[in-house]
Amino acid sequence: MVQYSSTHFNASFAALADATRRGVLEQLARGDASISDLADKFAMTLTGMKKHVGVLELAGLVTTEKLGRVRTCRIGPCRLEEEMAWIARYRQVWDARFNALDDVLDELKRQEKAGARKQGQ
Amino acid sequence: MVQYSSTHFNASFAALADATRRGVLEQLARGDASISDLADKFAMTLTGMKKHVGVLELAGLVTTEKLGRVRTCRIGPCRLEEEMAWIARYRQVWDARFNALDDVLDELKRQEKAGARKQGQ
DNA sequence: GGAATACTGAACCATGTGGTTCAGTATGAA
DNA sequence: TTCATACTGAACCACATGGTTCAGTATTCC
Repeated sequence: MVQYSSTHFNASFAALADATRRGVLEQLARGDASISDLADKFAMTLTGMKKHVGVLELAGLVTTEKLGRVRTCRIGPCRLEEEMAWIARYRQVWDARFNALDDVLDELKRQEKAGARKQGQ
Repeated sequence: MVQYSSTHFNASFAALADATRRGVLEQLARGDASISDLADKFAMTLTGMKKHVGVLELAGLVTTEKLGRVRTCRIGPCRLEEEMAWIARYRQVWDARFNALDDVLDELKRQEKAGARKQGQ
């Protein structure tokens, strides 16, 4: 099994586990923005928004650059491919398990029917 | 834009943001297990594991059923399709934005080359 | 019935999170 | 030079999280 750095997963999933941060990502996907822009858009103090951006930056989902007084935020290098892959693999096993369960239930039903036939004779 | 229940996203991403819980999911995808089984496998107290299972259960990723003394955990109804969809959509916009950036850079390069030719004359 | 097993719940602890305020510093504009 | 803007950092707050221990309760086994 491929072993990803678990802390990387922790950071990116934790970053996504907050509605404000998902909103910031969606916003930045539409275009760069300063901390002030974002703080304004999400009705929050500058300091509060800076913390969110910090979390996103640590997760690699956002990069920032300061020019003059303003720090511009843009979407970062992390494209969540490993996270997608993890979920996809999980879903695959999920499906396999539930198809197997279906087979078991079908088999039970078949046996039940056979039993009923025998009983009816 | 489709509006998912934000709390649902919060719960499932937060559930995935912990290595132990991802491990439990992988374990349960391979087969049902009791709380004791899991606590043992992940070297943790029963109480600690019960809390993790509780988080996964709230997120819909696990269901449990108590028969006699033992509570059996199995993978639950949440297949993370909306989470996958969110990430997929984000990646799409990400790609679009970076392709656009590439175009801009290409255009700049072309202009630069043209400028150099002019300068060379 | 008595002992072992499997869980449950309350309480506690250290640390993290999501926010704030307040007091800076650095930069840009007039 | 002075003032407004944009950020930064420290300190604080309430609450959540990831774990523990300890004291139950309910079941199962002998």
